[in-house]
Amino acid sequence: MKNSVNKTTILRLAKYLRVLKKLKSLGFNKVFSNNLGDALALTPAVVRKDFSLIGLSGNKRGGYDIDVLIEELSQVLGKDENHKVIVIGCGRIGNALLNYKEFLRDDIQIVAGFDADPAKIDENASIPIYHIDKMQEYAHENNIKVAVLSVPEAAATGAFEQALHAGINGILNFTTVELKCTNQNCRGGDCNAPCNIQNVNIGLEIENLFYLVHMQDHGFNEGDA
Amino acid sequence: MKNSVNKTTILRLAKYLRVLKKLKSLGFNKVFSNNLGDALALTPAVVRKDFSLIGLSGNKRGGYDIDVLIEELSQVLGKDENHKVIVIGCGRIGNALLNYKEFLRDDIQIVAGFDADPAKIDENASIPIYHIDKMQEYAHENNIKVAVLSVPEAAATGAFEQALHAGINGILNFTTVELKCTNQNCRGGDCNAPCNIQNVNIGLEIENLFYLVHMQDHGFNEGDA
DNA sequence: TAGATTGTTAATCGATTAACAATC
DNA sequence: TAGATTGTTAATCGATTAACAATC
Repeated sequence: MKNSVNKTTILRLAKYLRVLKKLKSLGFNKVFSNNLGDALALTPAVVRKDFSLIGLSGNKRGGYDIDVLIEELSQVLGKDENHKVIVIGCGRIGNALLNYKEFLRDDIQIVAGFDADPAKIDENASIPIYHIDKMQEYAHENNIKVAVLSVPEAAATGAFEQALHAGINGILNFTTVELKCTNQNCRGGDCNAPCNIQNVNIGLEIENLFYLVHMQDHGFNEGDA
Repeated sequence: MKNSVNKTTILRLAKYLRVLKKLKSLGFNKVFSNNLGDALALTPAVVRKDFSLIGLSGNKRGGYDIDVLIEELSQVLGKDENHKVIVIGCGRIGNALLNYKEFLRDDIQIVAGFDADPAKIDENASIPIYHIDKMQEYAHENNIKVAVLSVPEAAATGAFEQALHAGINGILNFTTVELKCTNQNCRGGDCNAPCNIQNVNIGLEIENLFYLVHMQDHGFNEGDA
């Protein structure tokens, strides 16, 4: 009775697409649900169910056509749309991301940085860095929907609100503040859709690693298949 | 019948500890399960169940004593142990992490970096950067258990294996390679415990944001409470 | 055809939530 | 005591897995 394409499924669809492109580049034409399952540590049934949810079908014996899958998944996921990203906060981490070369392969384009510090501003760089007050205008003009947030903790909520008012509805959050998109801050400005937030709290992640190691050493942990 | 302290629970325990410390610093002495639930978007029952799993008890009417909780949670989680981390791969991202100041608040100590590029090596810096061949010796001598992996994609699996042989059993993986700890690579060397891996695939995360935004715009997404 | 794989339904599993007796 | 909160058991929920008929 589960008929909804939920977040879990979408994230898996994205992974299928990655694997399929790799398979295609290796010269494959067809793929079976268990191939994809193996590649992503999923059962074949999950793969088939996901495909069936978005109306993708294969051949009862011949598996799935990779080209068709790639095309349909790309369309469902909006892969052909612009994938322009801005970086809010150009400190060490922000700068590393501005220059992160691996993005290119994924068709992700970092188009600009923003910072409150005048010393960081460089509007003529290959990836220009503007003052944060120009962000709203820039985002609207260039139809930017996704941003990386890498400002200091104290500036996090302020920059977050500014991003929402600039129409951003996807944020990769590297600050230590766990951001949540509430109706209050979201419906306030020009923003009329909830904002998807992915929190990457590096300190917390590392802390968790210590805890998991510790618990493992003391026999609490039952593995994390 | 669920009596196991599993990974999900451990990660929540870590969050309780963070909130409790904040509450303590604000002058509170006691806390109720619903307070912690509110702070972490959990139901009070989850909080009570988690505490009961690790043998923590409160007072039937007076809630939980914050000092006791902090002490017991710290002990269960091994908070008092050394939290020394090394950074493997000192490119832009590795360097940003070497200098990441927010770690200090969490008692996380970045003690050294490692790189294969002789130009990056600086053994006299305040946080020294050594050649990666010295990693195994360093990790053993200093009892290092956790590492950040921030090498280029091509070097990822090699560096991963080296880390395992150095006795690392917690890795925060910033490379684009999805690492898995299998028995083959794990039981091979000095490593006799499975390695906890937290993958942070920045490109994939951003891609996912675009997909979630897209699906939302097209009415697929049912929110992600 | 016989064998293999899809697509879907029913069973299982794990985790969350509701409910409530115990009790401070 | 009466009211409030814990600690735990049973019910619910959602997602995964198993199973299998359909069919290429």
